[in-house]
Amino acid sequence: MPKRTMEPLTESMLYLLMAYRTGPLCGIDAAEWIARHSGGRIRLGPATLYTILAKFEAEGLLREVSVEGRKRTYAVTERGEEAYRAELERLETCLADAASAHLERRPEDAADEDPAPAALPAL
Amino acid sequence: MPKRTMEPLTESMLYLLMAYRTGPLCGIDAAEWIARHSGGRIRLGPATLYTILAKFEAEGLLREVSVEGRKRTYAVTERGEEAYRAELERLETCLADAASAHLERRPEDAADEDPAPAALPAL
DNA sequence: TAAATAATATCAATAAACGATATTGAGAGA
DNA sequence: TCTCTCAATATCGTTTATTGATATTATTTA
Repeated sequence: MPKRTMEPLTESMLYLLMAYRTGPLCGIDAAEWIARHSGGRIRLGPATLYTILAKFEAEGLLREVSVEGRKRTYAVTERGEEAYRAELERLETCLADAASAHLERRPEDAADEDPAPAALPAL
Repeated sequence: MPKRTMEPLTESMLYLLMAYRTGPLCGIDAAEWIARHSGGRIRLGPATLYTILAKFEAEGLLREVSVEGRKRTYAVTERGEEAYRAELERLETCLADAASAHLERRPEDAADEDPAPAALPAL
């Protein structure tokens, strides 16, 4: 049984796996995919991008499938799929915990910076 | 208009805000709340705990509401609520992006470490 | 006053993130 | 073949975060 996949991925790492799940890509194309599919919210500079790619290949989450000149194309491995699914599950768990915590809220205890006007009690 | 709240919170930070939303707490009690409500998945050691509390107070996400001897009790501020909501939104956005990315998957491109048996095509 | 306890604070070592910059390989044009 | 340019990748160096281990401090108990 392979070593358990390391868990809290960074947002950049999650989106990289997400990109590679659509098919083999080189680094640049993956970064472009991410920018498009995150509404421009997430932009990976070269340092972040290639650092993570190297890490992912070393950990077996991605696998190099071709080299044409300088251009290296990677594809997600089964371990990469697992790591991706595990991360999505983690996010879902966080949201579920948040939802259940919401039920036991005691809003009267909220401490506001300026306790003065308190017109509308915020949502 | 106050400076925009910094965005990707760590998991520990998110759960801390979650804990404080239930009412004022001292650090230790917050850490216990988190261990209980995460099914033991998340345990904050003292370094993590107090480092984040200090950061949150400095940033105005928490506010000290009482000191009894060594024991300091904090409560979440309106900015803390905002940061919490923003983080939940971010998680939801990630999951939504993942879901929409799923639709454009090309599964035939997946690169398996050992391309041999390929019995059940994993989910 | 001293020992024990509970809570908080700090150290130090490791790792992550990322802007800026450098390197490399392929092709184009002379 | 030489060099120019471009696209893609690689690395440097700084800053920031994370965390186990340990130290400090206020209160309580004996």
